[in-house]
Amino acid sequence: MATGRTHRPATRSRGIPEATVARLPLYLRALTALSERSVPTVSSEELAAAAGVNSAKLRKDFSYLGSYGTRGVGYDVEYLVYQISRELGLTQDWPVVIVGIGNLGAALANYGGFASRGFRVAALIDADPAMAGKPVAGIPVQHSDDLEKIIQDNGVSIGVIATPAGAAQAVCDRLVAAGVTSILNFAPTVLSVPDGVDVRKVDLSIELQILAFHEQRKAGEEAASSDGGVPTAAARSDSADQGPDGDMPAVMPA
Amino acid sequence: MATGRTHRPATRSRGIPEATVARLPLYLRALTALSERSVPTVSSEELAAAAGVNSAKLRKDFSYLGSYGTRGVGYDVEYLVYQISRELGLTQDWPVVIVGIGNLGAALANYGGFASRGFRVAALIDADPAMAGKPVAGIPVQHSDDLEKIIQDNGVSIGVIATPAGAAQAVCDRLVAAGVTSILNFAPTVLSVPDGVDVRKVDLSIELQILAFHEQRKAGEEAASSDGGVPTAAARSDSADQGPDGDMPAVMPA
DNA sequence: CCATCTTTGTGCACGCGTTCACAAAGACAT
DNA sequence: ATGTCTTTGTGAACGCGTGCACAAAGATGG
Repeated sequence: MATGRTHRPATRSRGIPEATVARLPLYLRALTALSERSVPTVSSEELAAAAGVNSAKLRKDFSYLGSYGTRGVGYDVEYLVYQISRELGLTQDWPVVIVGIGNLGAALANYGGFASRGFRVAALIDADPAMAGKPVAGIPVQHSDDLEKIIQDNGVSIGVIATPAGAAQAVCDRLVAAGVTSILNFAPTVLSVPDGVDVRKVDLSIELQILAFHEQRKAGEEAASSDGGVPTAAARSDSADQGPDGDMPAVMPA
Repeated sequence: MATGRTHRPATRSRGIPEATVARLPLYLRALTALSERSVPTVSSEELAAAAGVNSAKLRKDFSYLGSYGTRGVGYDVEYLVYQISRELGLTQDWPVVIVGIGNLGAALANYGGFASRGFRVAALIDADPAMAGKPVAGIPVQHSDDLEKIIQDNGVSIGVIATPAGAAQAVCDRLVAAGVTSILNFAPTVLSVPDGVDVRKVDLSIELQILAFHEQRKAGEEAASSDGGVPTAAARSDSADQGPDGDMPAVMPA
């Protein structure tokens, strides 16, 4: 996974498991597509296929929301769109601030997916005075000196951090102090926040590394038997000599 | 979570649980920071704090890699950096292509975290002829007509999709056909791929929706008792009348 | 060489999430 | 009204991931 919630130990919120909550947006997207094609109803099997999940899982997920299906028929698309939207809190407007308007921040500001679901970019904030006033995605960038005022004036409770890693914790602290209680963090750092504040992180580098792991595994299985694969820990735990597979490590322990 | 692997059902790879693999990059980052500060050894407790995880979990994670610690002392930082890097496959060079050089693709191309860990941007590809030849992050953009040739000439096995949702599946199919076996997908679509191909997705909109859910919950608990919160499923399962909480749905079922 | 102290590595129990498989429920035709 | 057929909703079993708590291991000092 790219993200993991910090704090609030996986306690299922009002009976809806965290894993289910994470899938609801997926269902919602598939349902929205069906809605645009004016499809009136959909079975769990069809919807599951569209969302890329197991149909039993989908039915169980929906069962946490209530009995919104009709046996023998399926689910009413429009009704389900509304129910999931409401459950996710998308029937209300969520003002969001983006802090750190570099390449990534600008890309986020321009991202269409924001506005489409109740999220509204209330402000763009950057620490560089040269950026101040410059419009990005039609919104003038404001200086970070005014961060607290911006948060309070707009009633912002969700903040997006797209700053360099070094600045992330300080920005996070200021956001939280100003009243933000949900943070989406793109900076490659572990943020520490007080209880009651949710943090989700998106980290490119981590995703790539996970892919690399599996990629290496595939390559290793393919070219099997030549080296016998990676040596077991027991076989090399005591001798800190040459690299175990012919490739010298950059640094070895003393 | 922002991502989930498709296919290859959570079968633990060579004994290393998927959950552990996902945390290794986190440990690696913390260790790299320690290494830069020339810290020779670190205890599981310290490292766990830096990575934002439980120390018991960290020790168990490392136990899957082997016995690399010294009781009473801790872990040798440099040695562990090497071991994790090797396990993740970061000791080799991974050429990566980015397809779709819009705002996001350009941001990704400029992202420093790519190059720092063995990942090399081998090519930028876009379908817009007007982009062709234009340098982004110092790399000239190539037209998607040459996608297959680029993949093969550079031995690319990891592809990043940053196209609009509509183009993602087609691009994915071409990447896979050309030999790519790992895909990082930023487009808001469910990609279908053949067995043996790993897909991880990063989806902004989903992350925000998950935050909104929890945010709504917090707000609801705070202003408790006024409405009694969201009605239970049982209480409203049979009557499809007015919106349950005074807010009319956009559309209701027949 | 022995005692003490620190820290690892892991056995165990628990809870969450997933999946199977089926009974219950309703639509629809006759 | 009754039977058939489709599809939901869920009880139950299973497996993975997490965290506790402790024994084993080794460093360090006397």
